[in-house]
Amino acid sequence: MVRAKEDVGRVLHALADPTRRSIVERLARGPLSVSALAGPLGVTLTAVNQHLHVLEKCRLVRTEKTGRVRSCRIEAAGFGVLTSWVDAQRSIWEARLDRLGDILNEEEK
Amino acid sequence: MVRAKEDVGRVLHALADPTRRSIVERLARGPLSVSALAGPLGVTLTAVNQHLHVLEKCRLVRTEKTGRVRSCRIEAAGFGVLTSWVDAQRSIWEARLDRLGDILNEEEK
DNA sequence: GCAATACTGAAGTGTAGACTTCACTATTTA
DNA sequence: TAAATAGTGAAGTCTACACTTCAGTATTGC
Repeated sequence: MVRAKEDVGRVLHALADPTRRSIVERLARGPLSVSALAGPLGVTLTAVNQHLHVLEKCRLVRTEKTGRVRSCRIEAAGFGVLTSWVDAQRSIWEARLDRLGDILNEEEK
Repeated sequence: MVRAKEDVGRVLHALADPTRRSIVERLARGPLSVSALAGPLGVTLTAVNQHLHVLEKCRLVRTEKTGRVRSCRIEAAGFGVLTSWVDAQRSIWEARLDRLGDILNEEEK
């Protein structure tokens, strides 16, 4: 995946906003329409729409319009980008700690 | 963990910034001083300091001052908060998909 | 001790982006 | 077909925050 670098940034930026995170958390429970999402959030439909655009762009959410209702559901791809990045960082620093351990063991001999 | 909710927000906000993400990525490779971090970033020492405060507060980075040098290293805790949240969301929506599968199987009978 | 180094803190600037209003289109229902 | 519903788009406001400058302090080396 060539775009990984920008993708992580997008996903993190998307999830950094509490309103968007709340949208994601509610969609994890099941699909919802735009108005259903807006209700408990205490923001306008327009605001929700803007958030949905952001969430769609980084593939945390997928939406589909049927008639006049847009149905929103969670998407796995965005989360995958995020966990890949975290795992990558972890393995880099764990590898380093391993090498450090090896060196210390060497010296014990 | 009582503070989990605010914690995730903090961690995501911290990592959403490209400069801070770059700091984290470099520290995964090994500990660095504040000036060593600042060099390649093309920002002032002050800016790096401010970023370090943010990263320390959400436990993505730990720092320790020895003499006049502050040494910065990565910390696991912040990442743990992040992956816990992601895993929680995933299990919520996967549980739902399972139930959905059950219902569909029921109907097939 | 004096200069250089390494960082720290306060205060100001500029911009991204979260939100609003308002005017609008498309679909459904009575 | 008229009214209600569901969402869309453009444009403006307001605030958070990433960054700067500048004026320090503490440590180290000569």
